[in-house]
Amino acid sequence: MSVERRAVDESLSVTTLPHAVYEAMRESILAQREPPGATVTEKAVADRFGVARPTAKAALERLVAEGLLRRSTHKTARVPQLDRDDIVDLYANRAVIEEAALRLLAASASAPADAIDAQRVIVSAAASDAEGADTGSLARADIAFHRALVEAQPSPRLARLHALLMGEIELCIGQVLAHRLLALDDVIAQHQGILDAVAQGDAERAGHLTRAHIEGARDRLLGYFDAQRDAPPAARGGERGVDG
Amino acid sequence: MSVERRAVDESLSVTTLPHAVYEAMRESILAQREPPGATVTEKAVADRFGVARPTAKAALERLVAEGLLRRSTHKTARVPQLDRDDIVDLYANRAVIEEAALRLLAASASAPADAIDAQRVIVSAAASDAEGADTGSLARADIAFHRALVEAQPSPRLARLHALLMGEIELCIGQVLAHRLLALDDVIAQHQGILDAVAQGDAERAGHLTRAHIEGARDRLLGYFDAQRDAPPAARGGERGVDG
DNA sequence: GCCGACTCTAGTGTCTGACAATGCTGTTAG
DNA sequence: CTAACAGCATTGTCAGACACTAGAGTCGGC
Repeated sequence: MSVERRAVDESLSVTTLPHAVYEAMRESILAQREPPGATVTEKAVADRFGVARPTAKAALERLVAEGLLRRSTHKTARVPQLDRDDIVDLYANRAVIEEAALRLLAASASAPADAIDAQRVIVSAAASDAEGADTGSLARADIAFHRALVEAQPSPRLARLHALLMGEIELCIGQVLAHRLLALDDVIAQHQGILDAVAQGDAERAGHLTRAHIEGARDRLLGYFDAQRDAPPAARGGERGVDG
Repeated sequence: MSVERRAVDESLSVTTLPHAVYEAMRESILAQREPPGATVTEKAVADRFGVARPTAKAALERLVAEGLLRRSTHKTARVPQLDRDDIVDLYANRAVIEEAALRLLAASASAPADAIDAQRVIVSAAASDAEGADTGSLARADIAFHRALVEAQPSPRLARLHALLMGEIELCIGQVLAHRLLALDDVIAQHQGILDAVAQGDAERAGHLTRAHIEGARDRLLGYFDAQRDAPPAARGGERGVDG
């Protein structure tokens, strides 16, 4: 009965149309192609992808459930504009979930291959830093690292809770444009520390390091958020408004 | 911007049809009117409530998202049969979330009125124990207590995560038929302890007591689950297979 | 000149009805 | 007794339609 349990719930069902629309819209929102505050009507989505409105509706509902869109009854969905409180809240929750996940993972005393791969990507990106490795893909690799860790941990429900948060977290990172802000060397060292703790089965340390890592990320994000508030949207042109 | 934030997301929108169907089905499942393992087709739901199939479909999708039903593409939804691992996993996650929530709540140093009310209900039920106060309503009051605490805490996202778990938790309680198993006096004392810690703003103690309380509940549930495994489903006929 | 009620449009909630594609089941042939 | 096959049940998706709600702009009254 538990043999047919699959952690992946959607990877294989690429065949379903609403899911494809959902993924495309999700990507679009996370990439800021839909600016914060923009309205997203069902009809617009339907026309854009050439699907029926119910199909678009289903996709939008999933996005709303995930927090990537907000709407109330009879009102048009909008891309949320996350404020400072949202960032704090998001990262507080993420810290709770991910700390718990890493403790569980450390109990198995083996670091997942996916996470190690993601870490490798970040490391090599840091090496060829000159070329820069577009900021977005770096942020993605970072997210992939964390996701891999959480999904390797034994509780499927915990992974689900984490996934629910990570959508908004990604959106949040995108909106603050903090990709470049990553202090790469620090991040790499912290990731490695977590991997080591996991490999050694030190749940306490893994949990602690994870929380510290997330809180650090939050603070960087907040710092950038506050700086951006002063420097009006003009700063959005130059990617390097703040140097590391 | 945060003025229009509403904790209640569905209480007022009773007007939407899929939501009504969703609630009715949810109730039906939690009350074991749909036995574990039973199939729930879209058409059956549509006919049962006299709505169109897409409406029923939307309701089922919400239930699936919440974990109260399971299905994969092109397969009929089924009421999940939670096993021992599910109980352990569910309560582990619940402990993580609720401990975090209670810590946050304690920071405000004020116990929410709803929780106090729920506690009062349980206390008065314990007083008139003879009549018994049907087991289900007692379990509901207990859930209401916890829900009230979590929803009073400032993070809306944490409340969402908690709500996501509580559906399955309720299902789980229902399936194990552990209502009567509640050691009422202990539960009341533990609840009161949590309320006191919150009122005193002692986050550490509130979190700790909450975790202990949940772990205790889990152990009671597991004990009953294991006992039930030996005593075959015959016990399901009589509601009082095991006396308090 | 300002405020309130009204209309009008856009957008969502919901339904009917239908067809295609897939999974499951019962049956039959080897 | 096993395996392939056919039929049925169920889901995925669509089109088109109507009712209802919310918001914006306009008009009349004060």
